[in-house]
Amino acid sequence: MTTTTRRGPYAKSAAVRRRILEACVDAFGETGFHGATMKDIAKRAGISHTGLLHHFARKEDLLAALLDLRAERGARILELTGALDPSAKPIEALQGMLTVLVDNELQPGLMELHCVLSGEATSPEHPAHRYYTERYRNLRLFYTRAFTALDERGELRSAFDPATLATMTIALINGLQAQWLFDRNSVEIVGAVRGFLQSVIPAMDR
Amino acid sequence: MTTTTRRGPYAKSAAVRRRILEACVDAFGETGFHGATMKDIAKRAGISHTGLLHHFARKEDLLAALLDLRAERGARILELTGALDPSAKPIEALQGMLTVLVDNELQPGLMELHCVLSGEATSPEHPAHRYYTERYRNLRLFYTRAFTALDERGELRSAFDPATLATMTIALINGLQAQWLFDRNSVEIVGAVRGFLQSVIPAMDR
DNA sequence: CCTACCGATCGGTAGG
DNA sequence: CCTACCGATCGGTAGG
Repeated sequence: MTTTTRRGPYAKSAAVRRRILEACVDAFGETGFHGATMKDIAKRAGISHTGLLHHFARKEDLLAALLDLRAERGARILELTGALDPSAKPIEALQGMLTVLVDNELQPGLMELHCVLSGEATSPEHPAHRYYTERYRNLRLFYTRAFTALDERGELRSAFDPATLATMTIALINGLQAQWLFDRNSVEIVGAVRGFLQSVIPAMDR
Repeated sequence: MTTTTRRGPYAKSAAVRRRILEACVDAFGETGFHGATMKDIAKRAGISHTGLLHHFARKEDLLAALLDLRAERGARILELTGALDPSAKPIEALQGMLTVLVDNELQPGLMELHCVLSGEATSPEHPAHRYYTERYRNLRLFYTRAFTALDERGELRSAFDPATLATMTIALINGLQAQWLFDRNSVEIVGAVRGFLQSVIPAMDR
């Protein structure tokens, strides 16, 4: 087979789908799911409206594919930073999350996307409602495991229980990112989160 | 004048405008500014589409009036709780904000509205962008003044400066409210915020 | 406040 | 029978 010259239809299709989903990050990030239009997304992706519909028959399919991609990438990054097991390596897990926060600031489009979509998805009828409900639940589970492990090792100094600390950490991160999107000079996301974690975990001095 | 029987056009108009803005809280809260439709808002308010256009010619006018009303009510509540001057009475100011949080939980529709709109308003082109930019800035100013006053009295125990503490407090509140909207059983807003404030202000033991 | 509409644009589909 | 689209247009609805 002449694999060097021939690309095949699948390779092309995958590249187009990638361009489409990149366009979705911008479109959904700017006006949300409701405000975005299929025709605008097609234009941003550089294909025709019907070309877009060939790949994604409905607007909801577009959102589902985008959220799948984001969840997949998020899991992969955590794996690379070795922060997958918060119970066994809680400090590494929390520092891995800080690394993700640093990375997020380099991709403001993705932060805006999650900020806008999670706001819209508050309504139970929103196509991303289940996604964000589970995302929050999984994040609380992740942080609760890390704080519980630290507590059992006697490395937690806080009046709050691990579960409440988990909820607070997530809230702090999301709230800081939201403020940062409105005023990038007045908010220092990573420093504040790291400082908060250090204030309850003496061993986390780096 | 027969003030008892006659109401006059202004009284009726004001009542209709109130019903319209109440409908807007639900409509904008459920699908955001972009997702909401003028015809749906009219239906919720119990008037015709064109009747709505008589009171508010454009969708943006509706949003502006709603945000004005919210800002006005928020200022009035703070005034009533005697928390208007964070520099002179910092503890009272912070406890006043806690009172507002308690009140917010009784009006989930308003919390959803702000969550959805502030997410959408991340984009500079959004009609509420300026409103939320200034809202965040004013809130940071309010909390910074309270924490600065406490610091000068030697009542602040934190590695963070007052401005950073202000940003973090606001972030915590917004983030907790967002999570609460997705899972009301797993998140305890007021307790977490009060605990956070108590952890940096020993004098705030109530 | 209503009926009667407008230019345009919506998400989605036709045949090729 | 497949893919990766295209130009044109469907019935309905948006804000005004």
